[in-house]
Amino acid sequence: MMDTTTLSALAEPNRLHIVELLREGPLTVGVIADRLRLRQPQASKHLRVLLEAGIVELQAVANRRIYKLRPEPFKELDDWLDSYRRGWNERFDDLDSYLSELQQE
Amino acid sequence: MMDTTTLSALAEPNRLHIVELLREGPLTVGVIADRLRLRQPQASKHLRVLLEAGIVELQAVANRRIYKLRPEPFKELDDWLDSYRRGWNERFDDLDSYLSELQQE
DNA sequence: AAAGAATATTCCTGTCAAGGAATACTCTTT
DNA sequence: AAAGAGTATTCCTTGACAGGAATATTCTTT
Repeated sequence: MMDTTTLSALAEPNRLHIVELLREGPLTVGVIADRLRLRQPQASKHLRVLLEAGIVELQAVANRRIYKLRPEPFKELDDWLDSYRRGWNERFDDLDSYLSELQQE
Repeated sequence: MMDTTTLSALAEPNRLHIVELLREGPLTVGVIADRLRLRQPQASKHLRVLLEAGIVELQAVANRRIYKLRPEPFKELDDWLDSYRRGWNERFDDLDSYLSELQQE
């Protein structure tokens, strides 16, 4: 089953923004905060959540922390979606057959 | 950008369970509640959230409400992931070049 | 019409997560 | 050594959300 920590980490708008920003490459906390108009502490906090969810990893360079995306959680999401790709073409609903089942009670 | 209502709807474990259950076909509220060992009211509440997020749709048959998955949100998720598929093969990190940028300040 | 089944809604309570403000920590520069 | 830049952490307050219990609503059966 899909891991809900990944989902809830991404469900927060600011964190989703961070992820979208990092899609273009690794960035420093300060830069992230600037670009998204966040105060630095909030940026750090959100990054911490993303870090603990494994969505992001960090590399320390002197004073700065450079954050970048990790591919794994996205692959997981992708794999999870796989079990739905089948269904969404042939329609999820096999409604008619379910209605028949109901009749038989 | 990805819609966070989809993500937060799926981020709740019981709701994710419901979605996984519905993957196999449409189901009645009572059945969902039974299978997931939820009390009926909580099942209804979670289904309401999924409904408002457009993850699920419902068809009334007499007394019962049959819920089934809608493909759209999953497609959206899939499309969104697309912008990451590129990156996660070539590595997200173009770390070296970013480090060079930092030098130039 | 009354009783019962299936589902939705309301009210209450407790928990948790997010933002603000202040501060601590670490590394660099002078 | 002192000052400053970059980042993390803590404390506080507030709002959102999930579960429990009770009740309302709608349809069916007798």
